Amino acid sequence: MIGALLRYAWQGVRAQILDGLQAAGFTDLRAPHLDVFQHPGPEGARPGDLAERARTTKQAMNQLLRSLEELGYVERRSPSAKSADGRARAVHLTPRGVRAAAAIRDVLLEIEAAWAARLGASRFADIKAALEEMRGAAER
Amino acid sequence: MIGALLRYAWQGVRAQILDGLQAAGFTDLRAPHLDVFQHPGPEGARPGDLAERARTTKQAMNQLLRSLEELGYVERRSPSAKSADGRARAVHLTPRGVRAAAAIRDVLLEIEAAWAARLGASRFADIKAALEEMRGAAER
DNA sequence: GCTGATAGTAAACTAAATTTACTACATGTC
DNA sequence: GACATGTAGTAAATTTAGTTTACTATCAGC
Repeated sequence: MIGALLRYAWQGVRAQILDGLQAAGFTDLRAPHLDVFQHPGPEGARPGDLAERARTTKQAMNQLLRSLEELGYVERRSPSAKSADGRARAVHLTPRGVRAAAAIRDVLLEIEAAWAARLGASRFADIKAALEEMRGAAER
Repeated sequence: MIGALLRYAWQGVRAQILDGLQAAGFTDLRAPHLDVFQHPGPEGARPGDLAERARTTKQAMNQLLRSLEELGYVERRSPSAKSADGRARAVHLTPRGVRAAAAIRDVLLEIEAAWAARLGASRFADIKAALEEMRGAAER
């Protein structure tokens, strides 16, 4: 069943990311925080957009951002005077946040390498293309 | 990035399962409950094994089972006299639980059909084989 | 029949998501 | 330019979920 396979694969990836963060010293990050670091990361994005990206509510995202702000990973800046929308507060990564994002990227690159080594580059590329195609189809 | 693709795909599958359950009238089931119905389902299994399958703790699984028991989806039976282990209480689906499991299976079959239609049978089969291979590799 | 380990359970606590509700700003209408 | 309506962001209160801690019953080895 494709459901079980996708579940297993994703849970494995998530567990590896969390382990990698732990190993790199980011011991205060927990699973829900990963929603914020989701590609392409929160830098410059608005809370509402991050919420949509993570398929959660603005309120839940707001709590995550507050938590990450207290832990020193992100900050929310008031809209600049020349900004188009005076309501929009952009999220920015702190230096610590940038390092955490890099640690996540490192783990993902390792995982990609492991899959490519195991499946072969072309087969791996085909899987990614297929998943991408299904994502496109889902968004219609 | 394979991480983002797997996350997106799995979250989509999970959302479709929950929608399908809602539509079929199982409105009291929530996302965590799906861990229990995970392939091959809880019928006859022991709580500890279900916990391991869902990669969670025995305690968390116990709470899920209690919740599902209160909602009338499963029941936990005392070990029979002839059972090998007097500590082991097996989980069993009620008729309602069986119907819910069938509803989940229906959604999954629909999803499989949609993927196969979109990607072609052989390409879809190849993806499943690859994911299966990675699962095998992860369990070493 | 002790001893240490395992299966199951649950209360208490902590973490996370949802519901509800509010403020500030934006946009369109008259 | 005043007013109505909608949107972005925020947060308290509540509900839901998971972890920590701790207990009982059974088992397996000696």
